[in-house]
Amino acid sequence: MGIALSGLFNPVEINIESLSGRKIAIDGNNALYQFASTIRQYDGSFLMDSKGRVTSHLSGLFYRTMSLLKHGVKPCFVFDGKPPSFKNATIGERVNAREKAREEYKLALEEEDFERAKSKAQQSTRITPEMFDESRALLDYMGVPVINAPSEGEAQASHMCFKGDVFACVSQDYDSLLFNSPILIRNLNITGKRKLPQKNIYVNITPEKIVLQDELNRLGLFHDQLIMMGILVGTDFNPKGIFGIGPKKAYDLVKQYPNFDTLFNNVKWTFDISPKEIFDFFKNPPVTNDYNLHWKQPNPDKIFELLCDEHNFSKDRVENTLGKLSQLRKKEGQTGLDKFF
DNA sequence: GGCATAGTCTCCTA
DNA sequence: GAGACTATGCC
Repeated sequence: MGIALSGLFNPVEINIESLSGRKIAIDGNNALYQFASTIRQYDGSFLMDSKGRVTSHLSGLFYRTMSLLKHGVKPCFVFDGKPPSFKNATIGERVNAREKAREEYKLALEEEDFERAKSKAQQSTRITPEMFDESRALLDYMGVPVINAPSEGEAQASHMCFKGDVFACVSQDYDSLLFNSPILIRNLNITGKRKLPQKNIYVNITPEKIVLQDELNRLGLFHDQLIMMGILVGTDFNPKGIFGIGPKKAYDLVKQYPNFDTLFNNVKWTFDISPKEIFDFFKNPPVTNDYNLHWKQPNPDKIFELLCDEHNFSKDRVENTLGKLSQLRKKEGQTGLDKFF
């Protein structure tokens, strides 16, 4: 998933408070995948309702989104539409990798190796259409805009950020920088502490911001060269990239051959799709201007219905979370400045 | 005691 | 992943 350019950028640490009042576009597929793979029990099994339906993603989505709202952040969620046909190979590979992980998960469970079981279960995570639908519904009940992208969600979010309709794109992947998003925010979590697997070490994960133009200036690159680098190291459309080329070699190559044709005449291209086709997709992906960024008050009745009645969430906990937000908004309303809406 | 912070447990089922 | 909860340390 995504583009292996992690070492290339110099992220700037930020805190949630600095995002207060800002509109941000969250990569919905990325967020749901994170929640569904992370929120598990000790042996790797999901949280589930009385009918055995997965609820992990709803828990993560509800509590994090509510927390963002409490911090005055205005999130919208962008979901993937129909992937381009040339992504099929990648999608097929992912299906296979998940299947393999699922078999290894079962085996680890039989051997009662719960640590391994959990890790394999997380690798086998799949988001079903029902999980997507319920997530969209929950967001709608929370008064948060949902945007369904015509194609790649990151392309749509980047388009919205480029237009200035949102302050930043939020994702763990770097794709939006190739789609020309001016700002990418990673690690947008609320609680910082994270336990490293297998070890008794806690690390502090803080949100970070990558400003595209600052990075291009620092690296002395044009945006086209960044896309070329991405294609060299591998994108969702040519997974794993060219053998033997990582970020370092890719950087040297685009510096040596800033011209697209010259560059790709000098590397060993083994994919069915041409590099130009990938390049053109990042430059000009299908996006839409048909979206509404309008935030509403949460609808507690619908939220209780979905989370508590339908999926057995604790009513006390959900009520408490909703109550804290409405108290906060009441207080802000009393100051005479209702800046949220 | 009160308060803050660090680390642990639970969330989700009949 | 997030919030509730418990343990610990400091005044």
